[in-house]
Amino acid sequence: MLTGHHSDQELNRRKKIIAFRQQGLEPYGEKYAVTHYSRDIIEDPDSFMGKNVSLAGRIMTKRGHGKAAFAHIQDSKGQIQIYLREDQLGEKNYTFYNELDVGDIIGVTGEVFATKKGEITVNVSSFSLLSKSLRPLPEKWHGLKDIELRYRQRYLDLMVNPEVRNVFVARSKIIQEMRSYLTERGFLEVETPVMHTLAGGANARPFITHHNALDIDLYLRIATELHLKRLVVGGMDKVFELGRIFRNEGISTNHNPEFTSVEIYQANADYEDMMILLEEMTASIAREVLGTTKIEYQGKHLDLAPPWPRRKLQDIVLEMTGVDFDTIEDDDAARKIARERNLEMKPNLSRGEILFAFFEEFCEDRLDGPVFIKDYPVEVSPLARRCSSDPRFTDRFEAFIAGKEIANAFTELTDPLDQRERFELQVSRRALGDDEAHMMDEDFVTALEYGMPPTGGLGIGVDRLVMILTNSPSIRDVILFPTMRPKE
RNA sequence: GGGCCAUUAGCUCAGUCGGCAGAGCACCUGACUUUUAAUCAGGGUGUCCCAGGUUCGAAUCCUGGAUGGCUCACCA
Repeated sequence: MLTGHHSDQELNRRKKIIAFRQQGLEPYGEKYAVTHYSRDIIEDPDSFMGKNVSLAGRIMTKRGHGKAAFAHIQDSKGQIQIYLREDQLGEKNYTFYNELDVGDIIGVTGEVFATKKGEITVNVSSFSLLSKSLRPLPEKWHGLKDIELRYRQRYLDLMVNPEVRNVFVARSKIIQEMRSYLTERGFLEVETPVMHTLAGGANARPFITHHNALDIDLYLRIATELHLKRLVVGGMDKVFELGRIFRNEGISTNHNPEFTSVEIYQANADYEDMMILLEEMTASIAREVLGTTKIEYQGKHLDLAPPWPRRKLQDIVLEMTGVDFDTIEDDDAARKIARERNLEMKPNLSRGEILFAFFEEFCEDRLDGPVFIKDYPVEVSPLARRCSSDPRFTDRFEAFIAGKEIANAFTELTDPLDQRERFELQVSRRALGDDEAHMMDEDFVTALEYGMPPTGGLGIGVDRLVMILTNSPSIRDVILFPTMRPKE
C-alpha cells in the first residue's frame, strides 16, 4: 500500500489508514443515519437552534485551536460549520478527529448553535469516519482552474467549484421541464434504435461499429428523425424522443461528438405550429428554471418571451450582405456573386446551396435572437416539404439564440416520390465524395408510400439550449464528461 | 487537420540576460477552548510535460513529440 509513486501527502494519508485499523477504527465506514442536509439548517436556523441533527459530508476546511476545533463539511446541498471540543468528545475521539484530513467524508451528530460571529454551527457530540480520502483536494481559495483537469476529473470540479454543480442541476431541471411540457400536451415519449443499419436524418459523418453475430457494420445514429417519422406513419401522431446523438465531426466550444437532442413530431401540424411550440416551450422552461424569460448570455441581454420574430432566410441575406437572391436567376449567376464575395465553395454548387452558404458564412453568428429563420432552399433540406408558393424553397426554419442554432424544424416531406428523388440527389452527392450526404433509405420511402399525414417536426439541440440558459460559453461546460483524447 | 498560446510542488501561480528551483494555499513539527482564507513559531516536500540537440552550464535557446485552451476549417 505504501509503494509506488505517491506524494508526501498521499503517503501520510495511507499511513493513517493502517494506524486507524490498528486502533480498531474502520476508515471506510457503514452508512450514517443522516437526518438533514446542511442547507436545511442554514436556511431555517431558528427551527433548529438547540436541536440535535445528524449530517454527513466531506471535510473542506479545518481550523484547530488546541483543545477545540472548527471545520466545514460539505454535503450535496452546501456547507455547514462544525465545532468539536476535547472535553465533550473525550481525548481519544478528539485525537482521532485531529488525524482526519481535508477531503475525508465524515458523519456528525450534535446540537445546532450560533457562534459569536453568528455562524450556524453544529456542536459535535459524536462523529464517525465514513470514507478516508487518500489524495489532497485542490486549493480552497482558487478552486480547480486547470480546464483539462476539470473535464477529465469532473468529480474534483464538482467538489470544489460549487457553480459547476448548479449548471448540472439546471440542466437536469431543463430536461425535466421539457419532458413534462411535452407529455402534458399529449406527446408520447419513445425510444428508437441507437444503432442504425444506415445513418440518416441529418448531414453528418457517422461513427461505425460492428455486430459480431450478424457480421454487419452498424452506425451510431446521427439523428432520430427517420424512425420517429415511421412511427407517425404507424399512427403515433404526437411523439418525441430525447436522447443521445453521435456525429463523427470536429470538437469545438459548440460541438461534442455525442450530444443530446430532442426531436418532436406532430401529425396534422406544420412548421408554423412547431415555431409556436418551440417559443412557448422555451419560455416556459426559462420561467420554471430561471424564474424569468429575460436572460443574459455572455454579455448579451435577450428576452425569450414569445413571439419570436419570423424572418425569411433570403431576406436576412439581403439585409446583412446586400445580395438580393431574387435577382439571381440561375446557378451560374449565384456562383459569380459567391466568387465576388470570396466565398469558398465546393465545386458545382447550386443557387440554393450558395444562398444557404451566404447565410451561414455572413449572417448566422450575427443573429442575437431569439429569431426564426425560415424558408430554406430545397437542396439543403432533403426531408422538408416544398413551399406551396415556391418549390425552390421548403417550409423549414432554424431558431437562433445568441448566434447559435438551437433548433431545426420543418413541415415534413410526405410525398414518397419526391422523397425518393431527394435521396437520389443525396446519393449522387455521396458518390462524388460528400460523405455527409444522405444514404438511400428504402424502408423509409416504403413507409411514406403507405401514407404519412401532414406533419410538423422539430429538433432541438438540448446542450446548446442549456448553454444559453446557464450562460455557459462552452458546450463542455454543460456536458459532465465531454469527449477528451486519452492521456498518453 | 491548420494557426496561436499554455504545460514549473497536491492546487493557484512567479521565475529577469542561460548561472544553486520560488511564493501563497495545502502538507509536516510545536503552541492555542467560539475560529472565519483562524493565528503564531519552525520545515520545501519537485520527472520544471516527454525525447533529443546547442552550451562549461538549460525551467529558460533549438528540433521533434504529447496533452489541453482559443481560433479557422467542418458540423448541430
